[in-house]
Amino acid sequence: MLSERRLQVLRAIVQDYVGTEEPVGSKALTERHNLGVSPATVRNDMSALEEEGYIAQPHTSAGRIPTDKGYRLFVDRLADVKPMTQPERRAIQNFLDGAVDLDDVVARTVRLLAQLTRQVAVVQYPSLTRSAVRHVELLALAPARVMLVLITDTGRVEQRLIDCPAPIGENTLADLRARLNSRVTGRRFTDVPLLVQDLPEAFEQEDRSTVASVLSTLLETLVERTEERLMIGGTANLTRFTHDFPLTIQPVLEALEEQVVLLKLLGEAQDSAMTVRIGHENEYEGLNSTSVVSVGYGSGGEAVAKLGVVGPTRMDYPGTMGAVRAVARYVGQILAES
Amino acid sequence: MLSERRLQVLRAIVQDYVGTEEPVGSKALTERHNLGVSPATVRNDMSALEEEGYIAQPHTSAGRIPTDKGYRLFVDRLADVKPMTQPERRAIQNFLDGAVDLDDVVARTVRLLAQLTRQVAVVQYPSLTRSAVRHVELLALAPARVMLVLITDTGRVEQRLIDCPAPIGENTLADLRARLNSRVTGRRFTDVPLLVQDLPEAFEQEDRSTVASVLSTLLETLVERTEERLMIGGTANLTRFTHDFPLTIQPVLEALEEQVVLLKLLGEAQDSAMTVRIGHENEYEGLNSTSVVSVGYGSGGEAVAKLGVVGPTRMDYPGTMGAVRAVARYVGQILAES
DNA sequence: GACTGGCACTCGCGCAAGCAGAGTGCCAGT
DNA sequence: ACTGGCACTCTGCTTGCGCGAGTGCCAGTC
Repeated sequence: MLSERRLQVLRAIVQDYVGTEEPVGSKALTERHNLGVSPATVRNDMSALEEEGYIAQPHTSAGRIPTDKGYRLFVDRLADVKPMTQPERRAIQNFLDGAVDLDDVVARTVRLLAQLTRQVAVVQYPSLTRSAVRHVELLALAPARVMLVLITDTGRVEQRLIDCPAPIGENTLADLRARLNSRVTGRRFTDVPLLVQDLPEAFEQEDRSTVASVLSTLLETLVERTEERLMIGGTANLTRFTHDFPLTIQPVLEALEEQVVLLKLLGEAQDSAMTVRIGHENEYEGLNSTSVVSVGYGSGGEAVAKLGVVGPTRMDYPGTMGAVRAVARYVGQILAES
Repeated sequence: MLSERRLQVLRAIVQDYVGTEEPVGSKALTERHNLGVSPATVRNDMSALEEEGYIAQPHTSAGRIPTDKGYRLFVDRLADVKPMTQPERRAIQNFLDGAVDLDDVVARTVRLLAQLTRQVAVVQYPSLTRSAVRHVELLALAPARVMLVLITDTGRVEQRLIDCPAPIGENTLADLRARLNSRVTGRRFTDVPLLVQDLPEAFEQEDRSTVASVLSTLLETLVERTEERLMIGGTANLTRFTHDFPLTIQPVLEALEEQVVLLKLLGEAQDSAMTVRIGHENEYEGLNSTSVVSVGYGSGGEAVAKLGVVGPTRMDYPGTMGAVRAVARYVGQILAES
């Protein structure tokens, strides 16, 4: 078990390293934080911390830098989430309030988050699976061609083209539209399959195959297309990694291009609580020298999607976590209003 | 006027420099291209080319590299667009054919373009102003709340919420929907304002203000929201700028984040022909050391939007132009089919 | 007049050596 | 348990030097 002072030393190392980006030595530590002990003592503590794997030295006789394990201990036990100041909160709210539709909300959120944290921001669109249906619309484009438009309670719109096996009459289509909406409007997506399964039976024999194909497209859209969308921003902030350059930045950019990787990243933490993944805790190895701070957001009590930031393991955790949490909260409010 | 051989020398310099990324000297040139003359002669030619501003040397006694002016001459007079090979064409078509909706088409196009050119790809969504209306849908969400859904002939969907000044009846709404569609379906967006301006007069006095507010939202969506959307990809390719790093890459990433900048960039060339902007020809100074190759694409003869790539001025122009042109052509086909 | 071969000159780059500074580990002393 | 002191290690920076690539010029040749 580490003594209280050693924890303080670790905290000081993390704080200094985050600030200066340079390995921190015993002398500098005692000067900048009044720990009440001499450098020599701190050296002993550092030696112990290194023994335990919380810090490391890049090369003999340079200062120490925190390891992933050190950062982990820091976020778990040594740091408090730094709340946003009053003006900051107001600015967030103002900025998000100007949004005109869902795309705009997401776009603004990304910008905001990137700006606040000065890191790469990732925002997932409200998930289909956790949303409810607001309306289903069917439009006849041609005799045997229908467009399905699905509107969610979070304002998201999905559309699909359907080629019907047989022409479908305008009346039949209106009937189907009405029945469909009366059954599914306001229901959660996950419940929809059960609610519509006996729908074809209400129609004439000749229309059943068409109805069935419309329904199957609907279900596909709900299930198969659960592939979530997301938006990223602030990639220019990656260049602040002035240090070890192409090495770090390239795999990160590649990871950011792979929506699958990002979605998995955000999806990993089951609940909507704030999650911090540090360095090698990320499965995808391109992100091994970055940390990911993510949290769920939603209009009600439950999360409909996640958002977060990706940055160097050497990041300002309290500040970042505070910003992420605050933004998530306000986005949730905005969604609830619209 | 430059002699024929000097033009050949310039062409050789561009080709070699693009290949090796290193200043090219007179000796190397004569070895790799059989110009039929000695290094000394080439030196004289180079001296003349430098005099004219087509090439420059980074420092005395290093080889020469092309200037922006040199590249300009190269693309204008010395290079032919390199057509895609048969297998490449087939691969492009196959890849794009798998798309399920407009978002997917755009996303796939971006990936494809980035992969083919190994550069940053930018694809603009089909423009609203140059599209036609496929359908307008009005949905009553609450007594005085209507959602407007606008579907374009290119498959793009825009939605807007409208808070009405007074509750609107289901019948009135249906009437409005029918009248609206009969007037605007199939018409170009630019014609819509004229077509609907006298529409409120067809309604009872009490509904007119509501109808007017719906119409004004529609017009807003068409005009004000002409702000185009676009998608970018392949940013990881920027790291191949191994040379002069943060200097170049940061402003480029910043430019890519600014949709406004990009849209202006694509929009500058009026017609849909292929455009190449080299280095300082780009107004935005963050892109002064990059070139932009763009071209319009569209379902018919006319372009509905642009796409292109952003890369270092030292890029393979013939290859890049070939890829951009081919992709634009196939995307156009795909859009025409859907 | 255009091209060529030869030659002296210039510079950037890579490498080794030397120096200063920061930081460590250890040890004896309080 | 903490401290002050000391020897040691290692990096980064600077200096100096030689190599090689490339140039410009000039006299000579077709």
